[in-house]
Amino acid sequence: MTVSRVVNGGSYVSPATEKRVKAAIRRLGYTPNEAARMLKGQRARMIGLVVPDLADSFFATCANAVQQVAGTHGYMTLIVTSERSVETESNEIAMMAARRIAGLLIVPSRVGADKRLRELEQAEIPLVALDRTLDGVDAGQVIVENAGGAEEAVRHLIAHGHRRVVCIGYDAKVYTIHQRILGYRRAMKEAGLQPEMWTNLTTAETTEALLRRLMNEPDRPTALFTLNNVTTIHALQAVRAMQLRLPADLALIGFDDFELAPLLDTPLTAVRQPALELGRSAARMLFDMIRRSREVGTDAKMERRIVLPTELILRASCGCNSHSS
Amino acid sequence: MTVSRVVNGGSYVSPATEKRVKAAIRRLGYTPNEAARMLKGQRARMIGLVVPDLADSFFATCANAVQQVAGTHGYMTLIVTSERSVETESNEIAMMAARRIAGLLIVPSRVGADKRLRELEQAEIPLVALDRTLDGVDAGQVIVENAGGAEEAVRHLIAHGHRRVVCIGYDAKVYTIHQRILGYRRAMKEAGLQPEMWTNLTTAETTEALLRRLMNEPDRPTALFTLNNVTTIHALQAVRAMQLRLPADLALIGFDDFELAPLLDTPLTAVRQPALELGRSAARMLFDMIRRSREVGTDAKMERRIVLPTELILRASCGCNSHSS
DNA sequence: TACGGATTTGATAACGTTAACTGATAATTC
DNA sequence: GAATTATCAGTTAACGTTATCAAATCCGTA
Repeated sequence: MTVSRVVNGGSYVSPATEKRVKAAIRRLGYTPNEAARMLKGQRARMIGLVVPDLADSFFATCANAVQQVAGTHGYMTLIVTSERSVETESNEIAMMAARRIAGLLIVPSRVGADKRLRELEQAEIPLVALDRTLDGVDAGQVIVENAGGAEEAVRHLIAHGHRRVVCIGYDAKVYTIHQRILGYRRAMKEAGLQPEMWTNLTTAETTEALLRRLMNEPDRPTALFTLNNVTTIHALQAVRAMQLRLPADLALIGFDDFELAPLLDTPLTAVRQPALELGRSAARMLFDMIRRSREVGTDAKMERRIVLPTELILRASCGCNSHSS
Repeated sequence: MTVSRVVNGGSYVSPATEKRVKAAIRRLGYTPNEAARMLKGQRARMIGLVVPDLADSFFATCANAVQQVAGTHGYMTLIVTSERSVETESNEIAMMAARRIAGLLIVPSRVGADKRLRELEQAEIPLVALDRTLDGVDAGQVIVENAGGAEEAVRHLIAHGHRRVVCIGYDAKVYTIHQRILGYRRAMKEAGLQPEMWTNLTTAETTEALLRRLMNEPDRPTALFTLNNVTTIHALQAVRAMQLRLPADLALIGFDDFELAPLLDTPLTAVRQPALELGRSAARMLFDMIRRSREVGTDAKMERRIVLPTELILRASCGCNSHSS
């Protein structure tokens, strides 16, 4: 139909016809059926985004950024939460595959690629791993300097004179946590100190129990490094319950900054990740890959791995600026 | 094809053929093309969700809940942020309409229904307004007791002996804000006090400027009621910058609770909204409407308006429990 | 044995779009 | 003025699924 030409623009339509068609479109309230377009064109103008949890402000910010970029390309984003479950993640990928998404951004629940992801790869759907790495498939990668950021933070604590710096968190199997632990170990080793990690803390209760135990030991820790947002909050809750004073009784640096960190009882020193930039870069990379997979010719190599820097935000909880607390 | 029968179950297929078909499906890595299904069946197995901002934990929680409910129905959720812009919202609704969503959940940017929404209504796509009301279209409604929650909070401040209770926030044109102001006025009037509202505070700077001015007046306010999350945080930042003590210099209650509220300098008293329940109820209502629009017979009236209660969470910033701060 | 019904499989068409082609004119070039 | 090219409108077919219909097979019973 000539209508298609009018809607999609481009080729030879006389101004008169164009006007008539547009009038008809308005009169009838016509909306192109995306399903039919998709059926014809093989791929939907949608991309998928899998994150562990939308309630986590870090991922929410990423999602926002991804959506904005997708919007500028006329694409919609199918956002889905894996709830940190490998099975849920797998099912959701399958549902997205059925909807013939044009590309997938994923914060993988585990390092090894899911079977469904390999199916997507075979179907030549561009893949970008966001925040975490993904092995076993050919995927783009956008991550932050986890190890470096952690190392800088722990070095800072050591520079304040702390000798027993304990590192706590959850799930060392997750790529980001693993990397941060690496950074922690590097900093400790460099200073000739004994690393000490607890990475099985799922709840506020277990976190508090651990801290109570540690703080009752004779040579008790004087500084704490928390490996992720959730653990940081659990630690803060425990610290309040135990009526400890930050940083006098215990210095604290958390990995991942958040909006309210400056407003806490003691403002929190934290390693800030560029969440917005992360989402944006990943989305851009994905659309680059999508474009390339369409145009056959252009095979100039593109950057498939981006590592963004972190920033140590000094506030009071590490021992700096304690006057302004 | 017989394949369709196997995939969708139901009618007459011999066990032998079924086995053969399933084997072939596995062997070939076949996934039903949702686009074609949709083209045939008129509506996609997707619902839409429009929220103002995913970075706001309240909406993020709602989104999470909606997605879970959708998942149990085998539907995916097209989440989109309007960024509080009426125009963006309108475009996004159009894109969703093109994708032939089965239903739409929306936190409307303004009370009057958008033209696109009326188009959806004409296309008989079920609509549910979430958190805010929507006029001019036939839509379900799930909201919280905004007026009642605000009234309870302000009454509480008055009971603490405060006489000049100032109410600040942004955008009285938004339904929720409007309702909360109503509750504030009711409580003030009941106590024979003069209401005093400032609802043009978009940034942390303007908020601080206002507070500085007010606190320099001779009969300065002793209590503050903030109308939304963002303003609450701006107020907290201002309070810190001005080195005021909560609740001694200024008592504060905020509408909308958040995870870190108990961990603030002075733990924040807040009106908690049941975000999870809100999202869940709205999604359930939508799927109810979708089901009904398919089955022609069942026309038993269903509840199209749900109002959920709020809860005043007493912490230290209102003047209660100040010892535990 | 023949007949009605239950069970199973296959064929056909249609959903709305667009790529590729067919014509038909109008405009331009030599 | 003839040949070429640019511009415009319309036709046909195909994307993958499923509703509907048609055909084939099997079973039990009169």
